[in-house]
Amino acid sequence: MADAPAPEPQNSKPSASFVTTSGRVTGLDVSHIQTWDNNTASSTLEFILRQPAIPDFVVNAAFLALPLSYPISPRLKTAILFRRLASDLALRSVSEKTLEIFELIEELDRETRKSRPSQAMKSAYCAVASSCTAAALRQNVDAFLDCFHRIWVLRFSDIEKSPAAALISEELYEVRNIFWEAVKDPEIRGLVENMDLEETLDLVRDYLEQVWNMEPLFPDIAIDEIVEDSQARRENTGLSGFQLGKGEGLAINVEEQQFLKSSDSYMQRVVQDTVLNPGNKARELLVENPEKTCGEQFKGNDGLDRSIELVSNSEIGFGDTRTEGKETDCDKEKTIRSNHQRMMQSTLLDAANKAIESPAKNPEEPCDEELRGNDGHHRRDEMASTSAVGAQDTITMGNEAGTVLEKHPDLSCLQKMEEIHSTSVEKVPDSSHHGENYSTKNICNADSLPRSSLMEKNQTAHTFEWTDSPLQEGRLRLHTPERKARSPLKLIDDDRKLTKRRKIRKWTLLEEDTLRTAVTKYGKGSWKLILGANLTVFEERTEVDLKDKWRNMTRNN
DNA sequence: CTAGGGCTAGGC
DNA sequence: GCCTAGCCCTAG
Repeated sequence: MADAPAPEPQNSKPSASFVTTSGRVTGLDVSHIQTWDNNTASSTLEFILRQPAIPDFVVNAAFLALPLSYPISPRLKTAILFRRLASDLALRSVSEKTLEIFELIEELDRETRKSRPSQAMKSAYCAVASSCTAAALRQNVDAFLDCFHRIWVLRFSDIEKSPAAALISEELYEVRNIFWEAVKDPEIRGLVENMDLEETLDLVRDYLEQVWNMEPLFPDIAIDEIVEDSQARRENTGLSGFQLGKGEGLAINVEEQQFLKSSDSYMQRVVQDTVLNPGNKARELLVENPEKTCGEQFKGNDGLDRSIELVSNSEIGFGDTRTEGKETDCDKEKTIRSNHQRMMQSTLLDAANKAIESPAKNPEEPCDEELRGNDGHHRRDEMASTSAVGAQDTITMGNEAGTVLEKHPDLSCLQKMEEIHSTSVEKVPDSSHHGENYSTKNICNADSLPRSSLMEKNQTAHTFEWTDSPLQEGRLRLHTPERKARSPLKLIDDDRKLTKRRKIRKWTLLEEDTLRTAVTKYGKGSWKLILGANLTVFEERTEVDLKDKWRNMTRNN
């Protein structure tokens, strides 16, 4: 372990030094910093966010240093997304989520500009897609083919038919053709394997900076203003500390508690869940209300900070950290400041220590649990035994995919890709010529409906699924998906399970009587109406069941 | 959504 | 093996 050169934030303020292990950044040491002000924290955090290969927990630790009422600008939100994106690329952890994150950025961009994608954005998008594919190629041929199929065949055709079609540039077409050549010719793979990652990151940075017009990543707000803000909040809500029943100066205590309670579990909720987990209500708040500050977003109708609820609901208790409330406001402000500094230093250093204790788990290594099905059978065996069959429907499974490609030139996916390839490079292929979504029936003869949204999961696009990582004890982590092996045959099997025949259930006398009465009332053929009018009686019956039953009843008569 | 043919489990 | 009720599939 050795101290790396101190980072150089843009404003050149004193900051921290990285702790490195074997050339990799594993933590951040802030112990040598004598005084912390908000600008120091901001510049350090911005610097961290700009690093492509910083472990997630270091970023989390940096967030710990900020009071929860600290304003989060749209640019910061984008930077958080960008950091995750860059992390995926730099750590060569290509996933579906990587591009989904970029789409979140795209949404933020549209929200702001309400116009067509900028050239910078198109370039960045193309670069990200290219880097993802190149990263997969460096991994192995299977991953490359899988990645190519998902990004350049499925996603590409989806984008073409989506409102985001303007995102597709000539450059994107050209790059796709290059990768397609690499699919066909192993020799070309070497040429695209080592695409310049830094250039990609630069393009993404350029795009982000253009979008936000170099709006400061962090509003220049001093800690004094935050304290004043908390006092103003107390006055505005009309709730004095006494009225809250906790003694004078509670608002300050609450503010302090918020900060002091900023621990692993809490930050996982606020940062990880709110920003990075799609579908989370809090994340929606962040995306839908870009102008609101973090504090506002967690504030309930009663004016109280909702983050308190989150803290009180968290699994880890922090009651001992609360001060007794006998100090003056002035003392408390000092306490906050000192706690702020102490927390900043201890948490960041702690993160560094934890990094050394627990090296990052290889995200590409599927664990045995994940490979085991519910029936206890080892899915790895199943994959091996079904790989040959699976190769007919997907280019991702089987042994050496290149060999498979050469031996099975009639693979439907590749045939379709040839068709796509044969279309004009300049002209976006017209989806109406194909009648169906490329990504579904036309590509792989799979039965699934076209996706209405790019964010929606494509059922046919995966032979590996990404799941949330289990939280590791004593360690901060941002959302990092893990691979879960899925054999193509298993997917088919799942479909069969979904359509498994229902267990036969005899009709009761009540059901028969109700049906008779209903047919008299609504007429034969109004099965939907009859079912809707007697949902309690016909529980678990379908309109078809009613029709069939009536057929039987009348057949006997 | 409905109608009608086909399939299947279960009883005899 | 046959019959039937219940369930499934799919054309229109």
